[in-house]
Amino acid sequence: MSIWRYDSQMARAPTTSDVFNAVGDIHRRTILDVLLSGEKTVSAIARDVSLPQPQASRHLRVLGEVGLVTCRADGRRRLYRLAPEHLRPLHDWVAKYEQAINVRLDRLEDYLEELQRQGEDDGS
Amino acid sequence: MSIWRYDSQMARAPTTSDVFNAVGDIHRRTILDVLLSGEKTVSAIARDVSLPQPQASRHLRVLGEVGLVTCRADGRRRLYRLAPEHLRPLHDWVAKYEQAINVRLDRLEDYLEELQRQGEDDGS
DNA sequence: TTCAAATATGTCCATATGGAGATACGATTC
DNA sequence: GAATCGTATCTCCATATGGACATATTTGAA
Repeated sequence: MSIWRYDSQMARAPTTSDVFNAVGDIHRRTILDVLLSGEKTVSAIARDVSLPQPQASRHLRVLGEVGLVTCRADGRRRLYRLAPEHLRPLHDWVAKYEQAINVRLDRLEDYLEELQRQGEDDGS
Repeated sequence: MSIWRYDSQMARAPTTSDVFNAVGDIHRRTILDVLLSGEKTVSAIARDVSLPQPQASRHLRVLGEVGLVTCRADGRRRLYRLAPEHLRPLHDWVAKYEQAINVRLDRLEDYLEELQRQGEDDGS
């Protein structure tokens, strides 16, 4: 599966192990959302997501470790940029359920149609 | 945002708070995958994902709390079924990045085309 | 009624987590 | 070189987590 050891006593997979864990945190998701509008400075990000700078940095590190952001140095600033391609595992996983969702919606439509038909048939 | 209290000392949002956290665990994802083929018994699920029954039950409870599965009693068995509609928040969130992904891919194509053109121009 | 099957729940434990805040570090400006 | 800005890192802490396993609970069967 991946590199890190899986001791049977390990409480859970480290956050940095995959994209799923990385986006499990609301703040990290918000950071990604903020980066949708383009490259941003750590302090800008911290401000935008209302987080103290050290925490923003830490979350950015986690995001970087799973490849969701890249970092570029500009003088003493670091510019972080979205790397959305790495959301693909998440995208692909969810995609498997698209059909299931649609089937379900189809069934709902069938059900509603049937209800309507019944209503027409016996006028109760 | 939601109901549960957010004490500043709270380590993180409870797993049961949203779908993102719920699917952060590999076993829960596997359980959902297994349920893609239809309604299943707890013991069947436990067997399919190679998990002791109590753990399977606990993960199923988490999945149930965020609405991703529903449960139906049949004698002493419980039949769990996928409720994929509740993946929608996840789906929608990822969808926001589709465009970003595509833009990025477009740029890559542009870049590759440009490389090719340059290669044709100066035959180095 | 007693037993067994299917499932849920509770406890214990090692560990990962995120928040807070102090501080180290590298680059810039004076 | 010294002060300063922008970031990263480190420590401390409360808490959530998942694994393991014992046990309670519910229900069907003998």
